[in-house]
Amino acid sequence: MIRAGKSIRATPRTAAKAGKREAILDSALDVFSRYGYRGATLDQIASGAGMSKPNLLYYFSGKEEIHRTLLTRQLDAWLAPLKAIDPNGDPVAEITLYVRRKLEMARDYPRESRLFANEIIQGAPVIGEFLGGELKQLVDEAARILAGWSESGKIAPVNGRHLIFSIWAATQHYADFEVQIRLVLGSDGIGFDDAAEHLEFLFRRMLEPG
Amino acid sequence: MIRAGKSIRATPRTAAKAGKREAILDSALDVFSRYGYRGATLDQIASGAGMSKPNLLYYFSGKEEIHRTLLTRQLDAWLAPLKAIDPNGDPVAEITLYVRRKLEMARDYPRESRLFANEIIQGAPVIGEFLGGELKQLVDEAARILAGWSESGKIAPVNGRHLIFSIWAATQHYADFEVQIRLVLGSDGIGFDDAAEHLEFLFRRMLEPG
DNA sequence: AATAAATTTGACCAAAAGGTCAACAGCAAG
DNA sequence: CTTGCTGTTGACCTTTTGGTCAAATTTATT
Repeated sequence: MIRAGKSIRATPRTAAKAGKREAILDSALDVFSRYGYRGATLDQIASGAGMSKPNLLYYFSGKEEIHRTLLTRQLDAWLAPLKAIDPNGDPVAEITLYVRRKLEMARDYPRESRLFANEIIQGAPVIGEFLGGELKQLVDEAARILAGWSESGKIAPVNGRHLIFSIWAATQHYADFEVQIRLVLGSDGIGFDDAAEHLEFLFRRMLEPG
Repeated sequence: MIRAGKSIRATPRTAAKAGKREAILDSALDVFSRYGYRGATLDQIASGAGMSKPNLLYYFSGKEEIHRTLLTRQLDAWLAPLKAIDPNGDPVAEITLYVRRKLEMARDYPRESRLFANEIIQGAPVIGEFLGGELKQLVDEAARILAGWSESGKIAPVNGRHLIFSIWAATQHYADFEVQIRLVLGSDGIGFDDAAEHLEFLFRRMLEPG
């Protein structure tokens, strides 16, 4: 028999290798999302991934590659909810669904949210091109849909772009400022159900025509 | 004549000294707000303040003191708008005024906003006590006022704490994510007038009773 | 078992960073 | 002018940090 396993599926070796890369990326997400690019150290990332620094550098060429990998591979997931807005759906339902999806992302992927927050606060050196390109086009398109709904009286007259900003802000806030919210609420959890209810009420009331 | 100038007002010397401290803090605000505590370097701060690092350390005992000074001396200013909410004023007017004040702070003090954002994302190691203490009490008090207005039907039934979070999020977003907004809008400015109009509309519609 | 390939790490290096110190410059009072 | 205090910095020290490398260890393959 001639090297069956190799070409048909990943060998245990390559599977393990991919697993190690994932472990590194997971640890790096912890560190970068908290301390930002400059504030993160390879030793900290390696330690979190349970390996030595040279070993980490066997899987990635350097600090920058890890950071870039984390940011770029999350971009599509970040756009998905915006792309999912259906121009033919019920306007208020589409928008409140978008809000809910974004809030769920803040709840389920808070570290990714903070990674982006750090990147943008720092001036978006890595994803700046993406923000001014692909993201801008998507927002333009969404704003056009919103304007259409607005003009046909299906929703209140709103500034589409600023509405999108408000949705981003209100939802991501629960991830980026998680610590503050915990401390201000004085409870262990964040109360995502309360937040969801509140945000749905907020944006529904805003959008209802008339 | 015996040492008239000294006790009556600051001498030129001490005035100059205070000026240098301000120059350092201003430069430090640039650097800390962008790169976070760990990512900031004393050389960068000193260079931005137009002096050498040892000279900087003549005015401050170290990196931490500069950072702590920046954070703590901004706390009062940060609370002022929340304190200014008048329980006896017109509810919707009071809240929209609060929104406007917060947005003006984001416009006029974006670096301070980003400094706080960095501090909180990083886990609030410096101002954590303040957030769970003084700020929590103020939010509790404001939430009580909102609940009162809500129960007496002067505004729609809202979750006071989450409403406050939404206002913080929506306004500070224009400071913290300034770069992203610029890139997505594709213009040089942020359109604070549009933002103000949008936010006033958003929160007014939400709050109107009935 | 022997060999080869992949993986792991201790030791090391150069640069960066926080901080110290002795010496030097500026300046006001006697 | 000189004395003394304030302000300033070049040189230096120590630790941290990103990254390299050769040697060692583990894991397949024959």
